[in-house]
Amino acid sequence: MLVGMTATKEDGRRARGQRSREVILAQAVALASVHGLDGLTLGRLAEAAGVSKSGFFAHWRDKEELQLDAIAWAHRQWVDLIVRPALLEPAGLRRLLALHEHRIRFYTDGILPGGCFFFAAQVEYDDRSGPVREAVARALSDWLAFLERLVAEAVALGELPEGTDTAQLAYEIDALGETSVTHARLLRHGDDEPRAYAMARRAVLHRLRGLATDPSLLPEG
Amino acid sequence: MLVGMTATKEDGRRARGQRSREVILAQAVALASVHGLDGLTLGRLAEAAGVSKSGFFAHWRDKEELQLDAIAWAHRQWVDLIVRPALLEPAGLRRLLALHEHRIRFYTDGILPGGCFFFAAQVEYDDRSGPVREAVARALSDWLAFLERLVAEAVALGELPEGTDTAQLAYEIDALGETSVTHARLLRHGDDEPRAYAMARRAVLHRLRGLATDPSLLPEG
DNA sequence: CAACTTTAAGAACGATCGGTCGTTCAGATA
DNA sequence: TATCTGAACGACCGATCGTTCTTAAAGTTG
Repeated sequence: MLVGMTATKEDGRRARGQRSREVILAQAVALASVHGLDGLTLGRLAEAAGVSKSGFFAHWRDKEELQLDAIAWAHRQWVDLIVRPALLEPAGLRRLLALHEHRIRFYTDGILPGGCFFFAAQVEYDDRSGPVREAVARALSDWLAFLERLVAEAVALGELPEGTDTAQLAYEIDALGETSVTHARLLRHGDDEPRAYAMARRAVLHRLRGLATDPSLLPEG
Repeated sequence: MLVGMTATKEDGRRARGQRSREVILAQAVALASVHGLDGLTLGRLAEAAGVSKSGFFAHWRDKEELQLDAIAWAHRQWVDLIVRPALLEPAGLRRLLALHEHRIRFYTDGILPGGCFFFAAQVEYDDRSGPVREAVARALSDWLAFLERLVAEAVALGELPEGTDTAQLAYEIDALGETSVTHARLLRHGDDEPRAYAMARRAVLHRLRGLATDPSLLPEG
């Protein structure tokens, strides 16, 4: 066999395995966004993914390994649909606002049936211990650090005043976005778009306009 | 027997029942703040409360009835430790800030081992249906309505400008307080008081000072 | 082709889930 | 005193939990 040529030779077995692995993970993240990472059940997952409960163990040693992989999968989804699109905007306030908007969009579009995977996981694991908790904590920590970096960039560009407390502003933006999921879902009135999402959008927009050295960079509220 | 006199005649049986009912409910709320209302298990609850699993059914028909009672119990606790103390402050901005401060205090004091019962319940039940979900939704709705009323009072007193969006401000205050629990618990550094609580406090204080017609009503940040 | 590995299913495991059963015992009532 | 009631228990139920074992087919490799 010629080594080094067409390294991507088809492997029917492995390809099939990879495909069902992907299906299971996507379903796991969707189910976990509803029932939580712990409330996620292998029986339900197997049924939703169309595989047997035992066939699952061909891919993961145990439930915990699946949970860790689900976190990684959800993280990639978050980066793809929220972080990366925001990076298309010019650095500074506009990018910061775009990040927040893409996040809210992620919720209103109903990408995940439970709203937000990470939010559910954070609340579920904030008072436990073990590898899953550490992974969830790292995801939150990374997200906040990223938010803070965007804030710092806006300061460096002169769009926010020198001396702005970057961690504080990052916390506020995250808090105002995070809470909207639960409020929107618990307080629906009829079929109209829940008010919580609009309030989350306005809160951050007004906050940034209030701080901006040049508010005209941002749309009017 | 003299009818109408000392109607509260002691019944040792019922008194005993009432006492263990109280013990079980307190434990249920504590456990649910950690594991969630659904993750709450009758076995764990029985062990924590020092009763048998079956003896539990002398007081509640099923788990759902207990969950509903636990919500009512947690609501009373919330009113006692957060709402009522805040009402001791003069109406307006100071009362509004006091409410927020008492809430954060509730968290930092570690009243519940899981931080916040309602927060956990909201995230857990925002995408389900049934009586428990409705009770959780009503609790959130009442809380937001109360916050909004305090804001409206501040407006009526002239401490906030006419035309203030009361629902919007109520949402922001709640969001900034709510998120602190999870962040604090997931991002602890060593033994020092988590920074999330301080940020939640400062966020609301600065927000209110920024809006106030007379900022000197509030402490400096 | 033979030998081996990977994917997947079926059956079954012990543990635990929420819940029922019959019973016991203390205390109230007649 | 005799009877009744509410609290609490231990034993046990079917269902489901996460997990293991065995088996079989499909695909890869020597």
